[in-house]
Amino acid sequence: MSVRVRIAPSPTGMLHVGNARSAVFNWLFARHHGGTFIVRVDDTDIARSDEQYVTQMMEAMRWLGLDWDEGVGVGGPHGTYRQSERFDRYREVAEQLIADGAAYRCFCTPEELDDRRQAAQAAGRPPGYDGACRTLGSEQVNTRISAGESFLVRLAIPRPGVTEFFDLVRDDMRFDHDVIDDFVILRSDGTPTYHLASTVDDVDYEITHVARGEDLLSSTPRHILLTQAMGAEPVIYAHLPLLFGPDGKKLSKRHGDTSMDAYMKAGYLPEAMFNYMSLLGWSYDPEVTIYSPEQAIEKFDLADVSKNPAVFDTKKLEWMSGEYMRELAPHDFVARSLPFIEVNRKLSDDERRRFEVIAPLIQERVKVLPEVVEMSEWLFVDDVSFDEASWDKVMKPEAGPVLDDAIIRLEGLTEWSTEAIEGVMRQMLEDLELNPRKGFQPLRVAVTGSMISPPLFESMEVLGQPATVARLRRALARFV
RNA sequence: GGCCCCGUCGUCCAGCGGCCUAGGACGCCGGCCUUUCACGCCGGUAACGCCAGUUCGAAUCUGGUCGGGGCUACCA
Repeated sequence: MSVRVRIAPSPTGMLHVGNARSAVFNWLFARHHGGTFIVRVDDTDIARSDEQYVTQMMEAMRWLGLDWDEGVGVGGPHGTYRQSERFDRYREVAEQLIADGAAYRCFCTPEELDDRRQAAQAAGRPPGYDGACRTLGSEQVNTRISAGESFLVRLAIPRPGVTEFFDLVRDDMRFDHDVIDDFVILRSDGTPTYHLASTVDDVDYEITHVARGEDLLSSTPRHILLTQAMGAEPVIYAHLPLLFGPDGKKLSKRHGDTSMDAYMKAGYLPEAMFNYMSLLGWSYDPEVTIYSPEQAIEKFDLADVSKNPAVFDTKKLEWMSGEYMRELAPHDFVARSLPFIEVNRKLSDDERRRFEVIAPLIQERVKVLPEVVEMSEWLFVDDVSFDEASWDKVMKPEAGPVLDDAIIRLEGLTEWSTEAIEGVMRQMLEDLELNPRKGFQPLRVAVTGSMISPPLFESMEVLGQPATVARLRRALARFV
């Protein structure tokens, strides 16, 4: 039997990092087994779902390097892969289950339910549905339907009973039916709940393995019972450890960015993001941290996934992004940087050429793409803006003569190359009896505006002689 | 409250009865390199939650305890 797995995000927001991690694991599992990876949209909640999120989620997954064989955006033998277009099918299943006696109509109103739930809790009994409508005879049911009473459909959990299953990451699981109430599968408005829609899809799409967050672990017996009621064979489950924030609580908005979108915009390299995420709950090799998707595919197994929750810590992601950054081919680095540099203004051909020259020196200094902008800004402006902290630190009294002297020497240079500039500047150091720090830092700030910049002489060369001298003059003028 | 899951350095992982005076990576600290910042290199810091039990021997098995988390909707 060929492996068929899916990721089923609900388009009520951007792709959450937790879902992205599930997607990575499912993808890895599918690719390892030469199986099929499916992307389905769980949009039963029509009110909160939005088409733009579907587009953004697909974008985020492609950005991560994931591709899928069936599903939204690519099609396949199972229709649109959107639950919103399968409501008839879910209703059909619900009706069949009623006919089979596996499910029943419930006429209890929300108010009644609420009252009884509170009463039960007050009395120390489980708050779940009490099964009041489970024993209704067919005549009663029919009369109430004809009377126009609204109803919903609940699954009749076999009682007494126990559901046992094997979880690929948690091993043997066992739930007594006492703790599972007759949950709703079809709402009074005829729409399916998550449990129904998701389970029916898994059955219809012939899913073989479901790897999802541990938050669904306690719902699993419901899904198994539903599957069995449909006369189908349950999938094999793997419940992945949850992702936490730095405070050890479930990852949520207040921990900062929880959507993939934010990390794309923050300029992390997708290769790093993929690599990092694959490390959350799994490891490629005790001694190896950086590896390619192909290598991961080769070794990945859901059975090796760790049971404990993982803290999503961007420190390591940042480091990793820097690692991948330095591995980029120079032209690739330029290509990836440009969108960030050109957000406000397109570069001229000349500016672009200069950027390409200095790019390799910037490449080895940044971890995320927006840093490229900071570090190259001085190249694209007429007048650099000075970073005040940098200015104050290096523009000490002895900086005046340095600027003054540098202007004269650089102006007199007939060959404008890094080597020539460095030669004449080092000579200046000797003549002025200054160390590099004292002698060069003022020049750096004068030329790039900041103490943090690419190497000085290369920067001067790319900038050109007139501009370099002009900047030194401007700094000197500001200095006095 | 009930049910369920989890518990190794600050963080992510390795460890599946002796190879562990617990290994790697990030972070952090110190040093080297150096025109800044990075990179790179060298060194260091730091953990088996606790208590019993099983065993010749436990981070590894069992029980308890404490701690953290999840679920408990006509939300997904």
